[in-house]
Amino acid sequence: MAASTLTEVARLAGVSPATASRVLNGSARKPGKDIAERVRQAADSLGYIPNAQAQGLAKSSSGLIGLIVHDIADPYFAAIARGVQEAAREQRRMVLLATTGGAPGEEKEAVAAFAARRADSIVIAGSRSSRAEDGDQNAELAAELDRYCRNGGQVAVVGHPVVGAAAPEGYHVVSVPNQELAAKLAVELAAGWDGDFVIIGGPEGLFTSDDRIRGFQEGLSRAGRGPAEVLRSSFNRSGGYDAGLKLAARIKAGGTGQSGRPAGNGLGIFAVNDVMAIGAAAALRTEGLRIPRDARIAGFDDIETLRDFRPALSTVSLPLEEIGRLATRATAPPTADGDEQDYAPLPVTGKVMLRRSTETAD
Amino acid sequence: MAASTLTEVARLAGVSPATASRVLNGSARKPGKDIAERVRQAADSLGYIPNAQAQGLAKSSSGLIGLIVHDIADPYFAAIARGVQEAAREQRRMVLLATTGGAPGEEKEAVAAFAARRADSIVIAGSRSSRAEDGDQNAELAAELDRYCRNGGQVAVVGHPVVGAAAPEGYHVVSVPNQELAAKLAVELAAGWDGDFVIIGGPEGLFTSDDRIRGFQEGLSRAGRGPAEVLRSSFNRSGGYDAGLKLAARIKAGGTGQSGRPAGNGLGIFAVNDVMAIGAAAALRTEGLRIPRDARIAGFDDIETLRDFRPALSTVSLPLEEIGRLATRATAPPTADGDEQDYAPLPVTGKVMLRRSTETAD
DNA sequence: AACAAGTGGGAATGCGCTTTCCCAATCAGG
DNA sequence: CCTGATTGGGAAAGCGCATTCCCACTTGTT
Repeated sequence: MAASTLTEVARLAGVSPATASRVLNGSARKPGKDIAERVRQAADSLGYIPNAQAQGLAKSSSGLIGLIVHDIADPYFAAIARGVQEAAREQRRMVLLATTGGAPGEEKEAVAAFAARRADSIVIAGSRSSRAEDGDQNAELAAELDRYCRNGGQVAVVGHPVVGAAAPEGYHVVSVPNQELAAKLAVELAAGWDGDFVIIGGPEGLFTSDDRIRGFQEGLSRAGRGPAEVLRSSFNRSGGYDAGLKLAARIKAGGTGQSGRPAGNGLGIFAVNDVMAIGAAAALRTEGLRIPRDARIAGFDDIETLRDFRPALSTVSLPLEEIGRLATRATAPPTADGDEQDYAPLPVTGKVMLRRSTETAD
Repeated sequence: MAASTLTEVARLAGVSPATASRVLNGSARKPGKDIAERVRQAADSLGYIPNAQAQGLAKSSSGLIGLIVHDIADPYFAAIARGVQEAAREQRRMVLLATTGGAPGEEKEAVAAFAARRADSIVIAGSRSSRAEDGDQNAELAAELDRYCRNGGQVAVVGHPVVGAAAPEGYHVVSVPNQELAAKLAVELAAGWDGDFVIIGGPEGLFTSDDRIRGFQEGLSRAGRGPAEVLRSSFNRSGGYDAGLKLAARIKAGGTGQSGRPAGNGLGIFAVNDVMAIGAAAALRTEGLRIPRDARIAGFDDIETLRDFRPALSTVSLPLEEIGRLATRATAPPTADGDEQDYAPLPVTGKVMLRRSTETAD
């Protein structure tokens, strides 16, 4: 028994498929009350479920929205995904998920796959990279997105625009003030701690990471401090852990900081995201160091699952879920009532959260 | 410029659409080398992307796999989702995401939506509930799934079968030995602690929760202990927190001295999942109690993000990602080479992890 | 009472693709 | 050199639905 079709329903109700279509799937023309009723009965006596593929083919639009993330198990992306999902539901659309590990090549393929499925819009949540080695693939990604938009697709990118993407109609950016917020964090941290700072960053070229590093340095300078040393490492917990081990060794050596000043009273560590910060903290702890006594540490994102971590992690709170919602809404088809989609970047704000992990002991 | 079609490609290459289709989209019949080359060139000079909807319609199969979870931002589901995503990629399929908050009504709708999109298979990750008030909707869910399977769909359920679902062909269950593992945990905990146990459970009727509670009680009895009291609360962090507050009060009431050290020697707490356990721990801490000194606490799932929590949480490690993969693979179309899909439940094993949070002080 | 405008339903077309089915050309064997 | 078996390409029929016409019929107007 194959799923029943509109035609079968129509036949059962004794009407034409056209009429059945009109009553079952919102059309401008509303058939007469009695007929409508008959069709509806026939439909659910048959357990009719419209074939979305056929519908999509017929009206060329699928009710699908594609979401691209690096890793759905990363709480950062998971939070954004929740927002996207929520907004999608509001718009009665479904979300198609693609994970790419951050490789632009994979992202390009994901875009193509979404295009193939005629997704109405695409939300790209992962941070883009500007590394030279990714240049070609980035270009391909941009080209693919471009084509997608030209064919009427809507795209929203979280954070940075895709490198080299022209900005055709339908291309939206939800920009996150990573740099500003990192600067603010630096300023506030510098106010409470006069030792050296070290930054644990992601691989060079990752926009999110680079912005946060740049912002932090800027904040330091604003506070009259010299630039902090930057340790590069992978953009996840184990990256943070590795960097943490190195720093632990340094702290225990009690040597001199990069500035040449004694680093006897520990270090101020800024990890470009919470997950890395937690990794670093774990490493320090493993090495017998205590936070914030031996090292103050701050992260970025304010991941919910990590809020119960002790000592409570200083960080920058970002409305991740809201960001997902905003991105999704930005791609919504123009609402009927004389709307005004603003194609300008949408405003997102964050908040510096100073907590236990950066308190000065005394 | 609308996306280009197969017909356009065919025309450019000077062949029939049939031939173009055969070379571009894997068909049994392979056209001649030279012609194939011409078609392929035409295709990518036009930037041709096959319309998956049309393909789906024509061969009635969509390359889609539907995933149903309660909340994608919950690390438990996120981990499973990662496994599903991974397996889907292996099979060159895409995943459609639906979140339901655990309501059977929503789940039924999600199944219908997947069916409408002609998803080849559905993976249901959320725990089902058997509460009376959900009875009707559960029945509807079961009916919907039944119909879906009868129409050739494959479904895999993680944990428990859907209540009332017959087991038609195409219905798979990845069973998780929640009860056994909880029993084992209880036995091991009881070996190291001779005080009272309390269980923080989810709402009554939630299978996962109930199984774990039952198992834990069973383990206690196996260890010669009486059954533990069960505190019901919501199946998330805040549920754990609330329960934690109550228990904190109780522990403190049990105490006399100003030392803060409760008389008696505290409580052994088992929360039915890690997230709840963390919530409970946070509550205890808020109330000035210390773990494991004033209360030993254990969770379930071994959520990765929570592994850096201190004191390290005793728990039961579950191969969440693997579970997602297994479920997805169970729904894979029979492989060509004389396969033998076993429709029997797949084996999943877990492991009791005793860590700091349940260590006895001395 | 006669005609224009409006209503409500059906026939037919097409969305983009896959897949029989059919036919011409090639091939092997005698 | 002829015949039956193959091969390789094209024509055409859907897949399930939305939608544009078109037509029969009911209303509303001088």
